[in-house]
Amino acid sequence: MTIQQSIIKGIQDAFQSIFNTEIDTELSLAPTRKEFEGTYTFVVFPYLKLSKTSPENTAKLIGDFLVENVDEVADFNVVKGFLNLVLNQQSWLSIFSKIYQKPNWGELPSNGQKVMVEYSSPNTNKPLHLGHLRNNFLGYSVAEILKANGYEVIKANLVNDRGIHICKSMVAYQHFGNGETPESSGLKGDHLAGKYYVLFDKEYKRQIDDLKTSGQSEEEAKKNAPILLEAQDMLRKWEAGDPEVVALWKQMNEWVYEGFDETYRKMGVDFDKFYYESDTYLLGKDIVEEGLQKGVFFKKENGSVWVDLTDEGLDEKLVLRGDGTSVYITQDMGTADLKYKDFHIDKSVYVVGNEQDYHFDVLFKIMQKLGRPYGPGLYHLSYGMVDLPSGKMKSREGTVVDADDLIQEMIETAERHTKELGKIEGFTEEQAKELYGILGLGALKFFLLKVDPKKRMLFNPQESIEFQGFTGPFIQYSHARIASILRKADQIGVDYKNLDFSTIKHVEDSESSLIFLLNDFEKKIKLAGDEYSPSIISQYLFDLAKEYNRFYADLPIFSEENPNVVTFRVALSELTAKTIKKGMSLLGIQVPERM
RNA sequence: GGCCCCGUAGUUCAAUGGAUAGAAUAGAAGUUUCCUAAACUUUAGAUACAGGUUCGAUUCCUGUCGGGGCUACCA
Repeated sequence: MTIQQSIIKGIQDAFQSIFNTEIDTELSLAPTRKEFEGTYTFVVFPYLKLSKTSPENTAKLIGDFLVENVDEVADFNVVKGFLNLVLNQQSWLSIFSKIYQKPNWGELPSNGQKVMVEYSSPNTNKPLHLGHLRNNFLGYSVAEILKANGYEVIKANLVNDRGIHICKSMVAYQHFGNGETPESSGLKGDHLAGKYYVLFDKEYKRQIDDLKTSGQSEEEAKKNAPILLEAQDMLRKWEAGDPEVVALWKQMNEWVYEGFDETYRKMGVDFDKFYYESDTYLLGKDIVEEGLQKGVFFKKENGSVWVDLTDEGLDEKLVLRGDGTSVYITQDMGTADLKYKDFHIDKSVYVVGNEQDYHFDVLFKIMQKLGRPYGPGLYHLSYGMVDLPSGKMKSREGTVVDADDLIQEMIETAERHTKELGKIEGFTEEQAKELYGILGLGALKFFLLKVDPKKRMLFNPQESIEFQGFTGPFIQYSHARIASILRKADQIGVDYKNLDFSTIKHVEDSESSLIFLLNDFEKKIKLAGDEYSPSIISQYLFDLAKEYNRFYADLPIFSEENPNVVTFRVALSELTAKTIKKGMSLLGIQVPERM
């Protein structure tokens, strides 16, 4: 039984014995606010009807009972209706000994469930940008968090490798490419494809202007521009399997994949399973048939098939065109089934921007109506857009922040910063390089993961490269500090792994605060998993690092006279380092031993 | 027009319906004979507006104002 549980039981007993009533609702304890004495706070207001006395008196009676009957409670104070409970010294040590010796710290036991996390899902016509970074970091982190929560996780990437937008790059390449390759141009493959996507748009706009001067309306011009017609024609040829078009498509996609691989490697994300839309885009038609038979879908006069979701507060939604061709949601239905067929997953998480909220709402409701076993486990991890101080990012207007550029810039900033601080004494060239990578990427990832995923966020380039305050490097620094302590402890032979807790007689405030936080770690992992929110981990790690730095400034470690206290403080440091390292790994961030 | 999300210190972010709304940055003032000052300490500063529900509202409800998104037989 944890201390919280025994206190809660004590409160239930108190109501029983003092007020002669049962409490049937779930009791909960809040952490006591910093400015009051105590660790846990019980709010009595909701229970006044049971106690039939004033809030102060209720709290006092319960407090007296707890001090009397619950070993862990040493003292209490009452502020209005808030009962603040003070734990005794021994409790802190028993909490710490329990978590210090716990195997698999930060790993909850298996729950026997399988979950797929689909993320990244890029288009193969242009390189990755800042928005993709948020997606990739989120997806990777949520996958790691779910693993720590005891799920078996499959990371999936559904590559959008076909469609009119891909044909646009291809058409432009045919016109202007002159046989250029990544080798000949020195461009990364994805950047090469992106270059032609931009060229297409330029040419398209030029043609629209031409057509307008020759008398067409804007609308007509947009439809009739020859280069657009070419792209549409190319899509038809691709679908018909035209060898020349397919060869070009394969060639360009090959280049793009090489580019993406490099970027993924730099980002530190990976996948267990790739799906390609070129394989899945025809899926789902049989589900349309099934839906018609089950009466979930209905046919209109022109042959188009719809689902009526008005009873769910949504509209009627098209699932198959009149000419029998698919729409986006048709293949999404098919892909959902495919994922289940491949892995028999219990849950399926889609990491996709919030502009597709409506789409996924519809998709999930359809799969539920069709009675899919995995229906209730479908979840759209809908994240907000990343804004720049200059406003929204738009590829066509050149206001995107390129992922490769940004990563490079972060690493260079880390290098500059580290050198300025003169912190690379004793590092080899290679070690220094590794450190810059860890710091630069850590700063970037933490910046994008510290905010609640659901919320729109602002990316301020100035602030993202800050290494102070609520940042990745701050936490990394705290880890490096502890690592240094542990090196010294090993050197002088402090046997902290076999700490005898009975030798410790007193726990300082900054020690108990630290123990309190450490004890929260697995609860936070659980919460982050339930909420699909890495930001809960980020906030927690920041608090922990902050608390450790306070402890570090407050109390001496090695110059402490009592050797048992030295051992205790080193052990406390070790568990903090372990927690930071594990926690950061859930965010996909590495921590250095020295910095 | 309809539907969905969001409005918190100068700025970027927190706060299962709970106490005097927390941090970080930027501002002001300090801390290095001592384990890494990328640190620590002190200080000033905010819930868009108007109602309602509640012992208690940043949180729930209604309205107003402001920002964003979705609303294609596109993907």
